[in-house]
Amino acid sequence: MDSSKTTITTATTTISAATTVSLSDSPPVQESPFSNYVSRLSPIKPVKASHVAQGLLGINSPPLVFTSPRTLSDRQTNFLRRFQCPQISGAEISKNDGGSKKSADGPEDLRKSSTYLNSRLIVDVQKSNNINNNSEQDQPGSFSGCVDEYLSDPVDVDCAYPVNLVSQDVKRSDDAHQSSESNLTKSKIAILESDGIIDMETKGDASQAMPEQDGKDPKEQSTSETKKEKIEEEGNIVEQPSHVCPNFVSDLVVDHASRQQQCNTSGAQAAPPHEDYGEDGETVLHGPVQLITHHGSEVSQLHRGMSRRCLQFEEAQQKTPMDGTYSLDSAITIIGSISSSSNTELEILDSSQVELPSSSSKKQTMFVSKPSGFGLHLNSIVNTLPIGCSASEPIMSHHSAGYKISCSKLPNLVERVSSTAGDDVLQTKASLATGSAISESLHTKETLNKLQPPEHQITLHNNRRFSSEHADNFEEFNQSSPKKKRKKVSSTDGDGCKRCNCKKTRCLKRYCDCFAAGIYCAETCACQGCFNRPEYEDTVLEARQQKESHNPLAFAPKIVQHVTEFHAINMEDAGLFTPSSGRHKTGCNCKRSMCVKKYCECYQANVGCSNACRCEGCKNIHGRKEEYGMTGEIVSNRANEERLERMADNKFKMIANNKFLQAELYDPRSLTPPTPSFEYSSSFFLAMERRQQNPDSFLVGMFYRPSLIFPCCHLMQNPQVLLAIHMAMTCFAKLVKPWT
DNA sequence: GAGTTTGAAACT
DNA sequence: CAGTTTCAAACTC
Repeated sequence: MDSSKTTITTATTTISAATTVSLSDSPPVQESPFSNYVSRLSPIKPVKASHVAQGLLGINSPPLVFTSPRTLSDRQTNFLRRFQCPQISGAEISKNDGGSKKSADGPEDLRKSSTYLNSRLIVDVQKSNNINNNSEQDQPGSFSGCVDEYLSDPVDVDCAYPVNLVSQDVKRSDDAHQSSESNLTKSKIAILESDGIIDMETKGDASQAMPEQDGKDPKEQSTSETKKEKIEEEGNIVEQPSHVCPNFVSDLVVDHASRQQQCNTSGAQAAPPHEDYGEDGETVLHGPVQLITHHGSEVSQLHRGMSRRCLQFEEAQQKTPMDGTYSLDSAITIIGSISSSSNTELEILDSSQVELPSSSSKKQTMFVSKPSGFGLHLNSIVNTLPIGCSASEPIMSHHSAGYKISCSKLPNLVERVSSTAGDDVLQTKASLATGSAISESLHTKETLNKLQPPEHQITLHNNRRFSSEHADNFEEFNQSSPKKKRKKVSSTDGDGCKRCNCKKTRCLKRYCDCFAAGIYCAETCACQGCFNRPEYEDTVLEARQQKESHNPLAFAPKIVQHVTEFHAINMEDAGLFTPSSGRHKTGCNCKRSMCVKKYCECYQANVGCSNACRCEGCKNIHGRKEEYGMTGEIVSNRANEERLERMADNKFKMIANNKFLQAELYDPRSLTPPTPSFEYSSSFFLAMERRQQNPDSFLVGMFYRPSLIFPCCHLMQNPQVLLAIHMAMTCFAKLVKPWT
């Protein structure tokens, strides 16, 4: 007897040393008469008693068990984030000298924090070490204090100055989303680099051309032309047209655009890719972006027949209060090249996602972009696709300022902005899907172009000259015989590009869709006396500035993605981001069309009406005005319910895993025999015990998962019933107390 | 293709 | 800010 007692005591002491000393002083639970009684009732073996010491603490400290699910989620996210760190290639790190240097200056507390979390979440010491190392690599930059940096995303790296931007991105290790983005970005860059796509050495030349452009007279085309040719001579660039139809721009483009805008806003570190443009308005992007995106096949061929002139509003933007904005062209260029240069890069990017250790949907989340307030101009929405097609098309958008989208096929140009601080959810499968679509579209365009006569097969190399000459001819033609020119039946031509039909405004007012969309009028436009042409660039810029002086948001996107938390979670998971989830920023004012015709801007953009609308008799099929608020409320309630359910599930799983109940059962402070009449099972007994320990947590447990506590009473789902039972049990415990 | 309707943009 | 006018797209015939 003594020997066994000693053995038990030793075992208890040993385990307690590893966990807690709280039980070491306690008498062996096996010695308790009540324990013996319980052992006959419950299959739970007392030998685990010592093992539940931690759980015991949890019992007495309910908050440890019912901690905020967000905290858990964050930790898990952090774990996932760290886990994917190895995707960062060594080459990338080595190249990121600046970032590495900054790493030493990185916030030490962040590293410590992440290390702590990792060590807690990862049992494997080796893994933990790796992750910690990665986490250090993950934070090579120093915190600059610029808020905008938090908004940049992987795209920044691609589009502008990878080194700096990576450094910026990786600073945000405490932000799971953005860290994931940066990881992906780095992975992406690493892939690109390893594939020989990026010539890091060359980017210096390209980037140097950019600051020189600042403040330059737009007319000084020769300089930019020389620069462009210089870069081309280096053999890395195939000239890229700026006028990629928005048809081929995906959500990914949106991200690029927004990130570009954000990184540009962030300051000197993120010098924007620069654009030159020829006399015909053709935009030439300087910088690493071009080097990245023009890898592979001749992008120029991909855009034959798609030529459409775009405006260069960058300088205009610099003069306006809307600082820090610049063109979307680079983003378009990226996408165009990614998708056009053999799809390889896109596939690589896709595969990089697959490597992420999370689920499919989560993988997509890693590409989630920061809702950042970018979007599209409604006037750039050209509904040329059939409704049925457009409804299913991925969302696309471009940034408000400095944008240059020339034509559009997708009507679903949606700006996504965060309605809450937590709306860190965006592009998901649609992005990649659209990327593929872009690829296909570009190849289709290429094919079509090859079918055209040679004189129309405009390579980008000679596109500028052609466009300039053609513009002159067109101008003569346009002014000499405007009636002939007018061939308008539809506002869009065959390829989906927008064309206007202005007669009086000279295409210098926002009545003109081309002008409003920030593009030059095309030869296919039927406008008369058009000034919205590259040769009248100053006039165009002046007109634009005038509009913006009256209304800085005159050229801002009109459609915003109203992302509620529910949408962010559920719609992302389901890949259900649709244009209908967006809303018109200022709303429509329809009186007679009932928002079911394209007179209505909401309907035209395939978005529902909202409270911002002043429409009458709204019957918008994408969402009626009256339904807007109600739907949001319902959705919010449902989201809350589901969240609570998930939280309860997680907590009870924790309880089960930690032997929470066993600990409670063998807590010597709660040795309470059950009343035979209530002795449904050991679970009931446990429930009684828990009630004794913490009535509140008991009630909460009943509320969330009564079946766990009352396995024989699965029907007790009514909180009122549960509350009544709880009260009855409380009274019972006070009055009867058969065990005291 | 001409004319009408419509609502945003521009103007006062 | 509100009312009016202008404008061009959308629509109808």
